[in-house]
Amino acid sequence: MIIAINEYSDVPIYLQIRNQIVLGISDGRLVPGEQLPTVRGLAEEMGINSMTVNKAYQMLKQEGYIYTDRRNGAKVRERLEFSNELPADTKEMLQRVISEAKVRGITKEDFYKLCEPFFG
Amino acid sequence: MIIAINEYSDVPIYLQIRNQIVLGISDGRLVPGEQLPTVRGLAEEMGINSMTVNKAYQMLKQEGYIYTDRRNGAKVRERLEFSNELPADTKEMLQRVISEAKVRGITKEDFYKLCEPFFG
DNA sequence: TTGTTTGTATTACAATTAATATAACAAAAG
DNA sequence: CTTTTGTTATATTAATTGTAATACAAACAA
Repeated sequence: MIIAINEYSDVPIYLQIRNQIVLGISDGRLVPGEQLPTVRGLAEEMGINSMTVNKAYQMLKQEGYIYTDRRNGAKVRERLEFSNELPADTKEMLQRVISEAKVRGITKEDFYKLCEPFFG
Repeated sequence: MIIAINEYSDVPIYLQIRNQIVLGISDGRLVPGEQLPTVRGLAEEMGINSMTVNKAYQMLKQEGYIYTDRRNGAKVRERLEFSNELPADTKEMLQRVISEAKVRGITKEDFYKLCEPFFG
């Protein structure tokens, strides 16, 4: 899976990496058990420091998305065990997005249409 | 309108203020033309520095949500003139929220149910 | 064994950002 | 003139971000 970072974004690089991997898992581009690039490999490929990649992997590991093994690198977890509730901060993010939509006169129906492509 | 900030949040205070005011406008708790608290007044009320409030107001003004007058303080704009498109970064945020939902096994229908209360 | 690759930990550094503190300025109203 | 308003400016502290340079332990290969 290609991980592209936007160097002009105000989202920190390590978070961009983390978000893209979660995105990859959510849409099936990364399957359970799949091998992820090594921290050094990805860092070199992206032209960034390996500690930045490490930070992203640490976060993903802590959240339960991946596991790591000293010799085998990082892999997507076979069983993602999440409650089927959104985390509080994600819910806040959703509220914020909807408020931005409403203030622009976007109706509920139009908003759902905007969501469609992301459910694919 | 009551503006409550979460000091433990990793969202900067000035952004929390900005987001809550947009939220207030979007759900009608703040109506066009309504007088906002003064920068110094709100700062004192919240126990923060007035420059932090000023930063939030600057952002809201720049985005077209409010206007300011040296003597009259800040007010919600009468006409909010937005394109009815979501900004690119808001769309990205929506994609991220949906990816977090999908990975938790939340279906599209369940997701829409989560959205309902925010449209109220 | 020896060498290599893996994630990990540590320390240090520069740059940026967030928030505060303080002060001053300009405009409008009384 | 005084007060209140937003605004501007400067400085400081603290935290965050990304980099850099090592070093370590574990696992595998030769």
